[in-house]
Amino acid sequence: MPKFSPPISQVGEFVVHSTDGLARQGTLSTAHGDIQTPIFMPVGTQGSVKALSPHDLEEINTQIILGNTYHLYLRPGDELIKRRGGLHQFMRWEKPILTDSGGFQVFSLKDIRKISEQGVEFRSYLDGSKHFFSPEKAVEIQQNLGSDIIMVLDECVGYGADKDYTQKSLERTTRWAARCREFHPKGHNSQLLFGIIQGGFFKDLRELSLAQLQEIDFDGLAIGGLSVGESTAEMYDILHHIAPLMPKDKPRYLMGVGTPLDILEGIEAGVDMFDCVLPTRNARNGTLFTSQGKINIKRAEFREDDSPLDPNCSCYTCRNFSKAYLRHLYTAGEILSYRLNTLHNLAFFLDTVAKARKAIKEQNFSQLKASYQDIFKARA
RNA sequence: GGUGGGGUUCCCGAGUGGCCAAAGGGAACAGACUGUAAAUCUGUCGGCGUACGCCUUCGGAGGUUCAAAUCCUCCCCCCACCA
Repeated sequence: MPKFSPPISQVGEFVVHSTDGLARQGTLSTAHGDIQTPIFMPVGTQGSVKALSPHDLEEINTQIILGNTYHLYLRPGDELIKRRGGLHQFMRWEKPILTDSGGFQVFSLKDIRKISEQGVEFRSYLDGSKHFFSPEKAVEIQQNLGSDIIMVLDECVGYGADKDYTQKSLERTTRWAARCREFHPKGHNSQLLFGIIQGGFFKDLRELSLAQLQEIDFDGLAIGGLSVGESTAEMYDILHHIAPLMPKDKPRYLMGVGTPLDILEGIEAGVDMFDCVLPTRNARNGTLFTSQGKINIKRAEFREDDSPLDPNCSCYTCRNFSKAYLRHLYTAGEILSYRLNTLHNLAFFLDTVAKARKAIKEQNFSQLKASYQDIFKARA
């Protein structure tokens, strides 16, 4: 008789281990390993989390990173990456990868794209050439990239869109989502497929979007179209309305959010996954997140400050370098500045969600959130 | 010693009678950044005043003019080439 071994979790399985209010702590299984949620996912648009190596990412306990369909398709090309053995092999990152579909580029590159029922036509910002993304094409690219989690092609609608347009857009996004699922059947290639809720800042439209997507069997659902220019209050309003209505037995992903406070707000509303360029971009621009609040490392006050960036952080940057040195590196434009700053900011974000997971297990999440509010609210 | 070219606001540098507190860049000082066209972008940057404005400033001193960073005289300093 073979020795008893615990059941191997199935790819796509999502198990909630504990809850604290609406907040959940769980595990999502993917082809490249399990993810402990709630989790923050560093953004590595072009097959690289800017300024960091996979080794750096491992060191700060990164569980999963993002890649971008649109950017990797344009350069170096998804077929080329497929021939190199897929994105994991190409960039030498062995843990899970989630790829965004290009839906965000529908928003961010709105001046050089055209939307139709069939899909989105983009003009390349690199050379002006035209490229058509159908929902199927967006998925096919992600299949070639070999990501663990594929996002459906959606239209991320900007802030200020009227209700009529928002509804038409959301319903088209739903039709695109159905086409994605059809093109990528459940379990195919061990790649999960997530749908994306749209509906702008209209609660009934958010509910409509959710209801339509629930007709389709996705492996997880995302909230898209937030933090596109609205106030924090408006964002939280939609977040708290829709997140609790989402299926409890599937991972919930809040796309593109956010600040440490936003993330905790999302966790409180029952969200499991987050991504944002904020920690990486701000690191490169000198804004660092610490247990003492936001610090602009280029400020003159740090010129001769020998203290560590964050005395409560155990990352490589904080273990070794003074604020005075980090300020010098930034001011001098040294490459190392980008790496040390990015390493720290991501460590801080990953530490935040690790604390959240612990707090949920220990039933004291609201205390954790309150402590972060004390740190970051005063400076806002 | 001769000839030519220069000295401009923290630095480089434009400006050759009024539209000049003086382009542009840098530095400095602040701010922004939320599914990355971002190692990017924005603001301030002689002093005082909320503002119309007033005061000080373009190597130094003096002069011409209603008006000078800009024209004239003398002086000081720098650079290039020739002796």
